[in-house]
Amino acid sequence: MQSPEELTTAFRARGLKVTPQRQLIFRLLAGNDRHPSADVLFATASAAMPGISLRTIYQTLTDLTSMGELRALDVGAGATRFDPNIDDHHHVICDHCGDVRDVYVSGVESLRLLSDADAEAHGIFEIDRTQVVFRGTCSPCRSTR
Amino acid sequence: MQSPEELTTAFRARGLKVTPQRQLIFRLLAGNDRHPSADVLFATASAAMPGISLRTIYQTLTDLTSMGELRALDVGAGATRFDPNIDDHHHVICDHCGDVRDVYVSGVESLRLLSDADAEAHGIFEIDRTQVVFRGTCSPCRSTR
DNA sequence: TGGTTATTCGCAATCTGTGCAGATTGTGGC
DNA sequence: GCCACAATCTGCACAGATTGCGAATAACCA
Repeated sequence: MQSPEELTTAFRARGLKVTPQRQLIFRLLAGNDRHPSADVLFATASAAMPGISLRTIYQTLTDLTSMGELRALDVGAGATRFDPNIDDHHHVICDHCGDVRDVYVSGVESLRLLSDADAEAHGIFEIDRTQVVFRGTCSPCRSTR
Repeated sequence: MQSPEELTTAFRARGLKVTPQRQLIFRLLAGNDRHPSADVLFATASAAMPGISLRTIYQTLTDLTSMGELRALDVGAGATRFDPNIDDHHHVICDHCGDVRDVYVSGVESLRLLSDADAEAHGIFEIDRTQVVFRGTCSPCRSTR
């Protein structure tokens, strides 16, 4: 995701307005590697700006995502998580607490499809990107069991 | 997933009953590579057995999943998809229509984490499995645009 | 400064999935 | 084949996440 300042420019360039609510959300997301969900963001945003609406959070997250500034992440735990890191990276997810960490992985280009059916699928589909998800248990969750 | 006959035995062995509803769901899933969601399954099941409850579909899918006979798949499109293929395989997903295809991939063991932070994450997490998801657009969706 | 137009906000509605309870039905033993 | 008991089925209410809508508000450009 670009910096709050750059986003301000980018929004105006698209005819979108830069409101205090949006600026706050920009700031809360900048450099955030916690992969927050809409309601976590709502909670922290509410602390700084009481009265801000959850609807506005969703709206802005959707806008940022469709502008390619955010990546929506479905970790299979109810709420969608948002990732301001749009580098080519992957994720490690704790199946117990839902913690998500960014990881950079080598060897992704070397992945090969095996069967004929796979080759066919590869031909039928136009692949945009490859996501790798490592699932497991984080240390804190392991110790509390 | 095991065959409907094997599942019948497996259920009884666990003290679970084999009802007509369950048998129907076993049959609808056996060899099914469409990765159906609960409500798609409900629709097809209803055709064969009018009056069957969506609740029963969910119940049985949950049971099969916790028995390890099904894999729950979150493709980021609202509903959970269920995969009776429990081999070590991966998926190609069409971002437009949500179509999911199974693919067998080589090179997964060769994936390496790059940065220090990644190595740390690897150390902190106990990784159970690695999922690879290829996202893109299927041929039908490409032609209708 | 003023007008136009995007935003915000709150609420209702949708969608997916689960909890509950009463009626029903498999199953194993006789 | 029949019984008793526990597991199931079903319908409904409910919870959580997200979106649609419309009136009031506020940003932005001239």
